[in-house]
Amino acid sequence: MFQIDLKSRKSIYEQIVDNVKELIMTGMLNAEDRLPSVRELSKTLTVNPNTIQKAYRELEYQGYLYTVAGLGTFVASHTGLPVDDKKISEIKGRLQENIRELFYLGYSLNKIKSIFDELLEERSDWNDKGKLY
Amino acid sequence: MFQIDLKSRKSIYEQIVDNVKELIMTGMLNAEDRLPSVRELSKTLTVNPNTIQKAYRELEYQGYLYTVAGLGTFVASHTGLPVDDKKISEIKGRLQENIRELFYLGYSLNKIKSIFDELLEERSDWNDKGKLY
DNA sequence: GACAGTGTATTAGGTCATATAGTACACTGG
DNA sequence: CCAGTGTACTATATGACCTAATACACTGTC
Repeated sequence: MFQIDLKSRKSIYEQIVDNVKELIMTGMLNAEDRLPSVRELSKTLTVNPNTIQKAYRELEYQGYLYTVAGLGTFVASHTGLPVDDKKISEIKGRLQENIRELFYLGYSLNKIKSIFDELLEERSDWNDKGKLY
Repeated sequence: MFQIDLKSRKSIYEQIVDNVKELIMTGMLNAEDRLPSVRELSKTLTVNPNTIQKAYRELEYQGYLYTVAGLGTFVASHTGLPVDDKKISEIKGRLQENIRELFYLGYSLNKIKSIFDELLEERSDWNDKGKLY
């Protein structure tokens, strides 16, 4: 599934959260897919079950997962979700920050634009089915 | 100069690092500008001097500041710096992550592009003088 | 009902980063 | 000399994080 880097400055549960998020966003995990059980993933990653649970709880809180008692933890569906304005402006802020940094490093606006286009090109295999915006 | 949010999940010294970085990158602080002394900023922000020192040390390590014993801490010049490939790919990775997230939230590739263009427009007042790329 | 496998909750203990407090030293310019 | 700079060091407290161990409620299957 993924690996944990004990030397990372990120905490373990945070790494799990980010990794699962990425698996969901890249389509490696789809809605209704079942995740490894707390105990199972605990053994796989050699990490305490409580840490796995903490990550799953956080992912559930953020809306990426849902759990059914006695059954397991599953990927939540997000189609038709109302647009999360708070999250959008958060992302915009991060984008702005990255633009600033590139500009500071000596890149022109045009060059930055072409870098971004390049990144988008790599995602041209994704389709826009079901996109609302 | 800026404020510290004690309720933030970011540590204090990390907030200082990020804030100073932003001031430099947005041009509020220019090369050779002198920063508040450790003790002075310590009083202003009501934070321990050691914490300020830790932030300054980190900023110096990252190349944003330099210090002269007995004189103070100053904004470093970065013109003509060799391109930091590691930093560039780091930024690209963050951009990629943001794109993924926007796409996951239901935005089409075209919409994402227009959002990015919009952000770049807000920076059209910046000029490209001295840009190498 | 028994059972194995789920999620969940709780208590306890250890480690580490962070922040504070206080003190001390070397350097610089006036 | 002196005030103001950066820097170094020890000590202490707090909180996040992680681990360990145990227990309970739920689900589906036999």
